[in-house]
Amino acid sequence: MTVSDIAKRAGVSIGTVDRVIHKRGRVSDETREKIEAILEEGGYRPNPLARHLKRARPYNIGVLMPGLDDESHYWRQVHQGLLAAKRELAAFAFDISLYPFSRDDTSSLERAFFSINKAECDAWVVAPVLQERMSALLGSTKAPVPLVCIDSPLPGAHATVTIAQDPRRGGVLAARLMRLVSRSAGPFATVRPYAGAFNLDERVRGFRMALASTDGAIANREQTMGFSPLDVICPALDSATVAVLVDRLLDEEPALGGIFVASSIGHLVARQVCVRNRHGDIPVIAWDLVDENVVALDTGELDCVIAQRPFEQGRLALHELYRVLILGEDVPLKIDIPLDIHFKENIPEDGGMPTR
Amino acid sequence: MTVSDIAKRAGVSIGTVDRVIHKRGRVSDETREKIEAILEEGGYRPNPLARHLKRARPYNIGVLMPGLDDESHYWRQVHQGLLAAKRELAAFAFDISLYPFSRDDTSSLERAFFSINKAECDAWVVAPVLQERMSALLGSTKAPVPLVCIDSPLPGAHATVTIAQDPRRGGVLAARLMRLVSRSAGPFATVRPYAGAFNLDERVRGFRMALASTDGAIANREQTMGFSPLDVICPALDSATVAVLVDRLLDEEPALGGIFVASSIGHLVARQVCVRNRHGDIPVIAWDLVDENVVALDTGELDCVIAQRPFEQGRLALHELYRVLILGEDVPLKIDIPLDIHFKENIPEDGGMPTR
DNA sequence: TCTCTTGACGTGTCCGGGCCCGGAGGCTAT
DNA sequence: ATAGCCTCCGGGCCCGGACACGTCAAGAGA
Repeated sequence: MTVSDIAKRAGVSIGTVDRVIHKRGRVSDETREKIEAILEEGGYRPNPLARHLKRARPYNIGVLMPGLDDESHYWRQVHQGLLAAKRELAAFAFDISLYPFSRDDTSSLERAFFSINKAECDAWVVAPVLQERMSALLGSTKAPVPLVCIDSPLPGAHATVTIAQDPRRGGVLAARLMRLVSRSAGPFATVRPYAGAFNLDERVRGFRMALASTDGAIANREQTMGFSPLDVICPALDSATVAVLVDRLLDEEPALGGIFVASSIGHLVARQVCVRNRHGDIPVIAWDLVDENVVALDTGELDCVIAQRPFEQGRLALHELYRVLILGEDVPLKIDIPLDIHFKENIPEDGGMPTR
Repeated sequence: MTVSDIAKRAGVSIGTVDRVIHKRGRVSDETREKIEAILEEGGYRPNPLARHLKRARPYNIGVLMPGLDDESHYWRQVHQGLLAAKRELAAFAFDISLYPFSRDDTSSLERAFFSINKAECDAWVVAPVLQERMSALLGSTKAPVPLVCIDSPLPGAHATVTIAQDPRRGGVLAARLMRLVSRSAGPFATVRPYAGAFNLDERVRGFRMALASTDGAIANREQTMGFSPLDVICPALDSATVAVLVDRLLDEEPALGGIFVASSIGHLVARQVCVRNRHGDIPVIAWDLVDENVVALDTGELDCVIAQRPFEQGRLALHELYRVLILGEDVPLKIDIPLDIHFKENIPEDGGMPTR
């Protein structure tokens, strides 16, 4: 089914069909309706190759996410996935422009947002960390282009696609794993670098919920105290700060049965547990297969890591945009990323980033 | 860098450049060398869109693998991945033809091979189960087209790409998981439907090796006996046969600490363990997230499943062929599929098959 | 010297869609 | 009557590559 087929069947020229398809007007109602009927009936889909052949300008994809070197290069893995998809779709020209910001600096987000807004991209890929601020910015502007959320959802920003894990379920999984790797009945501590970050909060909540459902005593104690000394927020991400916090934790809770680190800084926590010679009885579970965690998993300092396929998230983000921008397809509203479990025995050879 | 650019720079017409590129001859050596130099220098890559635009015939991909309904629909998941890639690459026309055979019937493989051989496909995707027979067939013919091996390697068949897991490492991982989920120190049994199947053998071997390294006593006993009563080969895959075998196992080994089922029939084994009321002290670990195993995982009859992303394997197979056939790229010789671990808490919502 | 062959190359067409130009015909205003 | 619009539509070019065919020269054979 091509334009010329349609033109033939309608007894008009290609140009007329073209005007109807692109709603450029200047066609009589009668002719238009006739062509529209044929279009509908034949299920016309323009050939993406031919369409793109003429297009000189590449599609410009703006990516609003933390800097590539932030958080142990986690976002670099997302970027690698975007680049891999760009190579896979080399037939179509995609330009990927990064607008990095720092999680620790709200003003850097404002600046990045200002830049991406000015750049007139054909689509946006957004990692809504700093959710509140991000929500305010995106809600106010209402991106006029397709928007892909990766890593976590962004309520209110009617994203075209959201690619994310279920963090609550991840926390529940962490609890199950903790019960498996720990010989102790608890209590268990949680560590995270930020409070108020959606993914981290939800993971910790899921973890606590799952433990509470099998261990009422701890839940009660936490409720009585109104807060939990076992829920540690780390104000800075250097090893010295982490060491001090871990030391305090081990001293105040001698019976500690294990530590769940809801983010990529697990290796730092595991290191200090080893320094204190508690490696044997205090297992550490962390999140994200960043290089440092891979090393810690390999040496055995870390017992287990839950991961979220950042490479795949980046790859999928561009692929969905390809479907929207070039194929003009409807895409699913939400793509669920599985919760990957990694022990020393199944560290991926390529770190989950195929050498392509 | 287009043919016309090159033609301009070489001072010849587009047709001449075209003949040099396609080695159609009828060009003087002098002109040819000049054009080849420019081609080399400019790193010319033909535009896949324009190239494919003219090609009327779709690429026909022959798939030689077990039937879609075999082995609890495992191969259907591979097929779904192939179809997903076909949709992703809708801009290019791929036809996927199945040549199914049965693992239990070598002659069906012969017939399927005869058919695929006659079909003159543009590329083959092969799942080398029945490795020996397959090796003999493929070695004798030497497929003149690109060949992708999925599920396991095929020695001697110089495949273009091999997409597979490391099954030995998978067995080692199973041993680690068994030590985690079992409260007992052993002994542990292995169950598999076939002997002599590469993947299954290697998984069991890895499992045994890993256990032996921490448990010399069991290894010794097995060595003394010359065979292991704990290594069960299942002659038929119906629930009655499995039940009999599991019964015998439980009776002969009262202290059994767990069962590792190296294939997708884990749910049948787990069922019988439950029937015998030994669910609590004999955990079962299985392979592959087929529907029955998902259910068994969800009800808790199965403790853990290791999986190998069949959907992704199918998707990757076609994607690599796209790179070879259409982009003319060099592809990696081997793609390593990660060992996925699934507990009840992280069963994928979509069963690993995105609804696309 | 005149054909015929062959080598070496240019030309034209096609693929499917985007887009612009301009022509035909009808209508109004001067 | 004719100039000046407007509506509707056909026709053509472009993109980059594949390929069939045409052309033109040199050299060979009669």
